[in-house]
Amino acid sequence: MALRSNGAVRATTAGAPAFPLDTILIGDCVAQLEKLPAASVDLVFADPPYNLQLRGDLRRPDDSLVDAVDDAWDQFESFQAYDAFTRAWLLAVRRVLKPTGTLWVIGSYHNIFRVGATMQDLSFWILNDIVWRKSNPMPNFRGRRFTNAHETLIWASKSADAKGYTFNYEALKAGNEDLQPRSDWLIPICSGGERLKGDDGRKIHPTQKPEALLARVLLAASKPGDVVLDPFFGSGTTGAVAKRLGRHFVGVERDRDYAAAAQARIDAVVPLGSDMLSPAPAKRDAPRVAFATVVERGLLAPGGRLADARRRYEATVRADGTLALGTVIGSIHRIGAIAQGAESCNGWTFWHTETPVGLAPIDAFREAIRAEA
Amino acid sequence: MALRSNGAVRATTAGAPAFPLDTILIGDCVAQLEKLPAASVDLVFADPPYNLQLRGDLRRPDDSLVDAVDDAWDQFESFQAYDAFTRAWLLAVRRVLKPTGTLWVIGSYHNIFRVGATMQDLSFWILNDIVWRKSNPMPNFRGRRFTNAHETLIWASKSADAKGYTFNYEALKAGNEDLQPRSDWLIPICSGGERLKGDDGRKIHPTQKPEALLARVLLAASKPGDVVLDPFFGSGTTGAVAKRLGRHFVGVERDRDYAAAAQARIDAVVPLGSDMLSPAPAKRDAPRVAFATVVERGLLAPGGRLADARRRYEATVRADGTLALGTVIGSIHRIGAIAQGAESCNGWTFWHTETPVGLAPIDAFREAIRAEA
DNA sequence: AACGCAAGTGAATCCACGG
DNA sequence: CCCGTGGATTCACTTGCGT
Repeated sequence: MALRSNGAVRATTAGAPAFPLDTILIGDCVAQLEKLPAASVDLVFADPPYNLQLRGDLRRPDDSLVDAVDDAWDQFESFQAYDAFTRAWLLAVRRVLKPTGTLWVIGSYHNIFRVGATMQDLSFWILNDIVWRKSNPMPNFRGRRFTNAHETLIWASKSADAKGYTFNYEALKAGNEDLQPRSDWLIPICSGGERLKGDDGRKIHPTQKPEALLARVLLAASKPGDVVLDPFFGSGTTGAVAKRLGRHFVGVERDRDYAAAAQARIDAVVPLGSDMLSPAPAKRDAPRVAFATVVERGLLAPGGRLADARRRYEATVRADGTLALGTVIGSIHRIGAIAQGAESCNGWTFWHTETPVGLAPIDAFREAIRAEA
Repeated sequence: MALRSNGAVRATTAGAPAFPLDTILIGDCVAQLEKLPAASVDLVFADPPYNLQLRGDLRRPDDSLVDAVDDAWDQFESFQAYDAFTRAWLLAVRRVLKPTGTLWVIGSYHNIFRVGATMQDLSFWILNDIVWRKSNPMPNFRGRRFTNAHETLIWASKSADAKGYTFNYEALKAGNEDLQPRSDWLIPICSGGERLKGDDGRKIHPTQKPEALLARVLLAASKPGDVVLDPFFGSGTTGAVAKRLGRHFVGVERDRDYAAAAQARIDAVVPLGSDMLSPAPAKRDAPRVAFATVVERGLLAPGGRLADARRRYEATVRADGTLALGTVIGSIHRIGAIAQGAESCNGWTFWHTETPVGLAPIDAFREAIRAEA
């Protein structure tokens, strides 16, 4: 049943099933997990179907068609059907997880609330919810919602009493400029050379996760030599990262094409030396500050007047973070451009506010907000 | 039952309950909401009890006691009890919400998954989940988890088919460096002078939300004059921000002390002028102009030729305001789509007319007609 | 070679009004 | 209520081609 074994099979007590280390098991995850011994896995990373309920197609403003996730494996008849599916795989995971093991699940608002509630119902104990902030999400094309710029991970132990789970706090803190690791992570989506593509140049899997995300999960909550299980293996990101970081993996995948691509990918991975297995320092976020934030924080009051350095133009601050120049309303940049009759303008340096010592550029407020972030 | 009315009571048809505008209703939220007329509220902001399951006291490294949320109102016997509670208030909210209204709920990982799943069960339609990233969260003292640096908001309409909800996309974009607004918001927690404190200097409410958070919610999803309901009014942040931003509020609060503090707080709020609140103009709200009008006014003559910006296609203006592309006749949009082989097309920006200084989009004619109207 | 511009793309529950 | 249609709507990043 295993697609291929990298060799190692963990010795177990007589009669117990052998453990298929570093192997992709082909088939339904519940059925495959039943073949594994109980309490044998240190960490589970699960990326289940999201049950996206898309209606009709979506086009970009340039009329090109968005390649949606419309695969059969993501279709469920109802919430009830999805909940039953969720419950089944969570129970199977629960059995194979060690008492000290933890479970990670990733999802979006389409499914994560149902998954989280079911986890609680099955007495998993949530340790954190983690937000994966995407630095480069797909935009919202119709301007009718907020850009969906994040996904959610839930990190849980088997029960409220489960102690002794792995959390590499010191290493994470050292890798985060000596600041405590937070529940919000900024990581780009998987693209470029990391994205698996077929001979036709098309993506192999519609929802391949970035290796940086899995690396942070494994570095945070597992140790070298640990066994990491991924019941929805897909393109094998979990396996690739586990191998690179000196962890063992077991993957379960229903689709033979996905599994084959994952195996080839993992075969090409070169494990890091044990001396290298420390978390990489995170790139510090470049904070972009919105003018609306300046107003929100009360640094400038709605109704306040702004002027350019030579007091030739004046504009009024509005509650939503736009400016009004006469009857024209727009961003600080747009209004600055219109005032001067210019093509563009940097509103942060163009607009000034009155202070006891004369006009000061509003950029000072931006600096203040950046300093605290 | 109302603690105090600010005066306004909306006149309703005979027999229908009067609407208690800008008032705090004292009592259980389900019972109080039943007294409101159906479909009368534009936006609901709900900050329900989080059902925190704290086990024993939490102490800082210096052994000082963390003032945790352990109030009686936050204790539920079981998930089932919490779910029943959630279902009850969500149903009450559903009844008073207008078909075009939307619901916001805030929570943490302790309760948000249960609330979100129940919302879906009651056929609320999730529009976004929003992450409130705290710039200054309470640190994690034990170093056994990630610092809990965010809370989650769910934004939902009454049903999948509910259209016409308010989303002030253009204003949000203008206030955000001309970039579309994202699902992750960075806002500090409520502290300093904004935090309500009693005579003893202790905080009045354990989970007072920052006004900046409510401001962003109301500016995003409501209009001046809208009715905003908060069924768990607490310290009255929703009411204070609603009053400042020219929205009406209704609050329901069970605790008389909270309600009294909220009322005093709201009384001190000075509303902003309407010129700082008027909705930023959106293109989709601009009056429609028929292309036939352009021809009628003689801005373009029948028989005149139009071309796209790169002069790949050409069409002829007809007297009735249609275009002809060879033998095909249709609207400027339809013909533009056909010319390109596209699914759809905005003819106003696609088609151009010859001028002494080169091609100019026919949208200029539309703007001219709008300007004179 | 370096640079610039065009084209492509990503887990998406993505329109409103009038007849 | 369904259907037709006007017409509004995108950000960060990668790849590839042409200069």
